[in-house]
Amino acid sequence: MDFKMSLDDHLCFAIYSAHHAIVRMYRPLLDPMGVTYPQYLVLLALWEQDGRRVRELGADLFLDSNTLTPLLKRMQAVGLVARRRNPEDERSVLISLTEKGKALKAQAEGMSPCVAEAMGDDMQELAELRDRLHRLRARLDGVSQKG
Amino acid sequence: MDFKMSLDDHLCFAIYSAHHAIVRMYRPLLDPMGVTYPQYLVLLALWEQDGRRVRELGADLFLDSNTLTPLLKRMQAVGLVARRRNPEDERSVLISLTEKGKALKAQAEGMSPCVAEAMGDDMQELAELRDRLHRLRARLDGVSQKG
DNA sequence: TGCGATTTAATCGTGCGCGATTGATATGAG
DNA sequence: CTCATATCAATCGCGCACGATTAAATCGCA
Repeated sequence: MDFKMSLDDHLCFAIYSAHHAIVRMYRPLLDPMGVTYPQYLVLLALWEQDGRRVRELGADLFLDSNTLTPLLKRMQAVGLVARRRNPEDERSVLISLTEKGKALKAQAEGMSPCVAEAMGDDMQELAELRDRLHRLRARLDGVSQKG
Repeated sequence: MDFKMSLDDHLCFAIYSAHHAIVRMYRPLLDPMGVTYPQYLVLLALWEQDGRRVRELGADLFLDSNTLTPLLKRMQAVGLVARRRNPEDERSVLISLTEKGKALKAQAEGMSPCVAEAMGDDMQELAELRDRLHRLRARLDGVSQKG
């Protein structure tokens, strides 16, 4: 029955448009911090665990070095992270937060009321949505590996 | 308590990563058709209603002319759509499907088994996820949305 | 040990998204 | 009719994503 399906009927478009709505919602909150939305996600990963290799960061974020290397260089240029070769394996590069990068965490936590206000206060609903999305992503990742 | 939240705990990251997983899943299906994922969404909108102004297309897709104009020009360059000034209002541009663009619809419908295979066969679950995402997007946009 | 295979980050080109701006056309108040 | 305002597409610059490739370091195995 696909020939009768409208744009809004497609799950792929629901995800697409929700993603962009999220990015638009975060922009005015992140602009004063001087970071973009993908950079904010990198910070979330680093606040959780600092001093990781690019490869490990990429595994968490589902991104490759072709995306992360330029992004991390921009974050380095504004003093949020440091990049140095791993002395124990010169192939890899270790990414660590600067003091400025660490300090942004407190400021980012100040966004929470705004984010909650925008997304709604039904935590049960939001957590369920999150879990359903993670399950879908996991399924899609599993399929694409098999080809 | 946000200071203990990991990347995976964030709904925004669940949407972000699911979005990219969807794009990656569609890529090998769309490549043979010669269209990108955003171009496929434009085609979905045009298959539903042809001969629209850029502004109207953008309203459906939540995109502005700064994104759509170059994208539509690329689609025109490969013969998928036609672009012409609206004779009744020279400010606007009408976008219409070419025969080639219309013909792709049948080919796109052939993707359905692959998409269903990738996303799973629980249509109830997928429809519910879609609706939850539309509700979230509508809330984030601050706009009342149809059901 | 030697040397090909593997791992890792970086580089390059293309196509989105989008804030900001521009220019052309239409509209509306006076 | 005039001129300010509004609307619409187009343009520009920047930052992602990512396929493809490159270069360097490490590993594995005969």
